[in-house]
Formats: sequence, C-alpha cells, structure tokens
Amino acid sequence: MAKQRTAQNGLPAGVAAAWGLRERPGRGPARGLDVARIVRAAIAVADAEGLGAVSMSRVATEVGVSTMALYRYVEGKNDLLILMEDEAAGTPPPGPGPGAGWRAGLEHWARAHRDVLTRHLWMVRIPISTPPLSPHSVEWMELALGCLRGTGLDAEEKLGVLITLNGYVRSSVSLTADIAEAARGEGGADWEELEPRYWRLLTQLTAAGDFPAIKEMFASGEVDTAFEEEGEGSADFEFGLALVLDGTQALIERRA
Amino acid sequence: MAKQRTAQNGLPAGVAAAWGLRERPGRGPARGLDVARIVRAAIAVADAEGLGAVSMSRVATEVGVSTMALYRYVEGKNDLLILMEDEAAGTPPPGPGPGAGWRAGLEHWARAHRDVLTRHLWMVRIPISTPPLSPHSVEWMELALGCLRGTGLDAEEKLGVLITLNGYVRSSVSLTADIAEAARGEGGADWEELEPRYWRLLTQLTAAGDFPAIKEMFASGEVDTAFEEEGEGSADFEFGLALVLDGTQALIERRA
DNA sequence: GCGCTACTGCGTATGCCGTATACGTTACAG
DNA sequence: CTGTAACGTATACGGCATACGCAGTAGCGC
Repeated sequence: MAKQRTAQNGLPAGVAAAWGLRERPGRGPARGLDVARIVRAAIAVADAEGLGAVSMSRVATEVGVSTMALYRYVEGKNDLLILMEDEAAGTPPPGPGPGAGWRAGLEHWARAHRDVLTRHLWMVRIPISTPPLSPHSVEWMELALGCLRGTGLDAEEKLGVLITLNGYVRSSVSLTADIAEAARGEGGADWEELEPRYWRLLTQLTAAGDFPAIKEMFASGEVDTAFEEEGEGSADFEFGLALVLDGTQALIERRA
Repeated sequence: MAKQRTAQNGLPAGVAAAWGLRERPGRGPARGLDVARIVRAAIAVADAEGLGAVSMSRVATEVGVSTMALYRYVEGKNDLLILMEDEAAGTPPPGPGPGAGWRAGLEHWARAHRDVLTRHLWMVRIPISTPPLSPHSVEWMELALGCLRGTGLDAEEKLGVLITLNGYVRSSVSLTADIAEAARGEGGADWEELEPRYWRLLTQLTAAGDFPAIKEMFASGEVDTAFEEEGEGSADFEFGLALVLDGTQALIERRA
C-alpha cells in the first residue's frame, strides 16, 4: 500500500501505466505477456460474470499463466481495476460539434457515457479513486467541458455541472444494474416481471402504517411503469437527464 | 443463496427481519443476544474503520461471541448489511411541513439524507439491492413523496424526481468519500492538500495532447476550488442540489 | 417429574481470496 | 564468457464467508 505511487510523478501506478510511462524492459528473458492482454481478459471476465468473478487467479487462468505471473505486469489488483476502467471507457465518440449547442452536446455525452457503463456494468462498482487522471477519462472530461464553452459559466460552475451530470449517469446505471442483479439472484426473473410483486409488497407493508403520500400514489393507479429497465428506450434515463439539463439551462440563463 | 426469501411474503430475509416479522423464539435455551446489538456493533465498526473492516468474525469479537454464533441471528453477511443500512438510515427528521412548498421540503430532505450518509460513509458502498422496502427507507420515501403533493406531477414523474434526487445525493457523498479515502491512503493528507497536486498533474499530462477546453479552463486561472470537501459548508453539494431542483422546477412549471 | 426435542452457542473445516517470498531459469550487458 | 536483472512459478500465509456437527439447555407433552 505504501508503494502506490510511481517514482516519476507521484501518479498512482496504474494511471502512470495507462499513460504509457513505464520502466525499461531491461535485461531478463523476453516477456511472454503484455499488460493489454491481461486487462482485456479481465474485462471479458467482468463483462460476462461480473466484477466478483474477477480474481487474480481467474484472470491468470484466462490468460494462460500462473496467478503470480500477473504481478510482473500489474502492481496488484487495484492497479488492474484502474487499467480495466480506462481501457473499457475508451475514446468517447466525437459528439455533434459546437454548432449544435451545449445541450445537444451534453445529451450526446451522457448517452454515450451511459452506453459504455451499460456495456460494462461492473464499472459502476469500482469506487472512484481520484478525479479524472487516466488518459481516457481525461478525454471524456475534455469532451464534456468543450460542450460548455461559450455558456458564460466560470470554471467552477462548469466542473460542478460535469460532476453532477457524471454522477447522474453513474447512479442511473448503477440503479438498474443493482436491480437487475438482485432480480437475477431471485430466481432468474427480470425486473419487468418482478415489479408488480414489488408494488404489491410495498402496498402490504405500508397498509398498516401512516404513509399518506405513498397511499395516494397507489390510489392514483398508474405506478406499474416506474423503475423501468428497458434495453434501449430508457425513458427513465431520459427523464432524469432532462431534469439535470433543465437545471443547467436555468443556471446558464441566470448567468446570461 | 437460494433461501434468500422468507416463506411468508417473498421478502428478502433481512427486510422481513427489519419489519419485525420473525419466526417464533421457540423452545431452546434463552438467547444470549439480539439482532439489534449485532447490528449496532457492526455499524460502529463500519463508522470507525469503514465497510472493509466489517467481517463476521470482527463483529462477533466486538459483541463478545464466536463468529458462528452470529448466524443464529442473521442469515448471512448480506442480511447484516441490509439491517445495518436500515438501522443507520433511521427515521427521517420531520421536515418543514407542506406550507413551506415542495422545494424547501426537498432541500431539507436532501440535506438530511446527505447528513446521514456523511455520518455513515459506508452506506454508499452497499449496492442497492431492491427499491425501498425496509421500514426506514419507506419512511424516507414517504417524506420525499409528500413534498411533491400538489405539484401537478403524476406518480411516475414524482418517482422520477425522487430517484434522480436520491441518486444525486448518493453520488455526491460517494464522490467525496472516495476522494477522502484515496487521499487518506496516500499518506494521510486530506484532499485540500492534495488538490493542487492534482491540478498540476492534469496540467502536465494534458500539456502534450489536444485538450483545448481543459487548457482553456486552466488559462482562466481559478480552478483550485473545485472538488471541495468542506466539512459543513458543502458548496459543491448545494450547487448540484440547486441544479436538480431547478430542473424539477422547470418540469413543474411546464405541467402547470 | 420426566424425557423428548428444538434450539442454543461454538469448534472445526472447506474453499475461496490477495499477495509476500523464494526459487530455478533465461538472456542481455559488460 | 560471465554476472545479474528480470522472467515465470510454486509455495505459503493470513483473512474471508460459511457449511456442518456437536454438546448442552430449557420448555413442552405426558
């Protein structure tokens, strides 16, 4: 834990590796592996079976070496996770260009971000260890920041919007991931099948107590559609996205 | 894993326990413990040393029994986590009342929620397993839902606002928790001390590449204050909160 | 009052995990 | 040619959650 940082810059080791700053190959026998193959194998495992299935021994087996061989390429599991995250994030898609306006740009950014996280659900389970520093996260940051040029917001406000939007995307994906996972654990059913049961349970549990607002909601009749988890449509995601961007718009108009 | 649900209702076992639906005490010797003591001990450990320190054996030691004794009171670690979460959430503070308007109500709710999470940082690390079902989360839901009465939003919209706001609070606390933890791991310094280093690193790393928006931000000069982690002031939290609530306001006005 | 039996708390054991360390092997630097 | 740094590996350690079996206890039906 004490050797977390590279001698060079004080960077976390995995981040330094991701920027391509690595020590000499040196004198010994030729390396049989490279970091990229390890990272790709780990991502494949995580995609297929979740972050819980990513153990050093599992990844090593997948790559075809012994467990400890990985430690010649990666400082430890934490490093591996950071590298996985950066690799999976990838370069963000270009975006609609500045002519389309900040809102279209951020919508595009948020949807692209959501797509990546949805494709790699384990990403939302890795705790954020630092502000964006790895190469691809900086690219994503650049893209989003670029959308806000010319809006009249100052640097701090732009960052605030970014953080909020980023947090929204993450928590939105995280929620559907958690629910889907819980549903899978509960007999393989998907959420659409489980939702009515949820509302029935909540009705039962709140029946005896003092929950006027919840009961009023039930009385209104149409609660069956919330907490959706549609593959592509994602009405819920768009709803919250609009909420955050409406708030941003209000801020921008106030500044203008 | 297959015995997750109680026979009664199909509830997750921990949730059933939290609502007080438990099987008969029965015939044997008197129980030496109760669930509440276990849960409280676990919370104390998590508060003091983080969720990582909460192991069954650790909690058992703290309570003064053997590890396996806990399994007579709790189905497994997952159960314990659910119970911890509900206990730590507690009953929400009453709120300013309906006369103060929905916005003041939701602000109060979000700040109270944030306070709880900040007091128990480990809570944001427990994956959400279901929509609100445990007793206290239902109370929190009731409180927030009550704020939105008379706004003209339909049930689905209310839930959407709630989910978004809840996600915002969680991700905001999660971010500061992650950063604080990473900072603590990096030599015990706090974030305020580390932030200049972060910006310096980012400047170096982006110097060579094509990052116009980031460079423009640096050029503007005042980036030193973002990503704050103030104990009480929490300017960042209020910023994002205002963003989300401004969005909600826009929605409500559109419906009116 | 008595024994049956459900229930208690606990010791042991299993199979994971991350990773420290030591070892024989390889192939470049001198 | 030789010394040695870097290679891949085997073994070992401490920690984890938890399945299982055990001896003792206390309430119930008789």
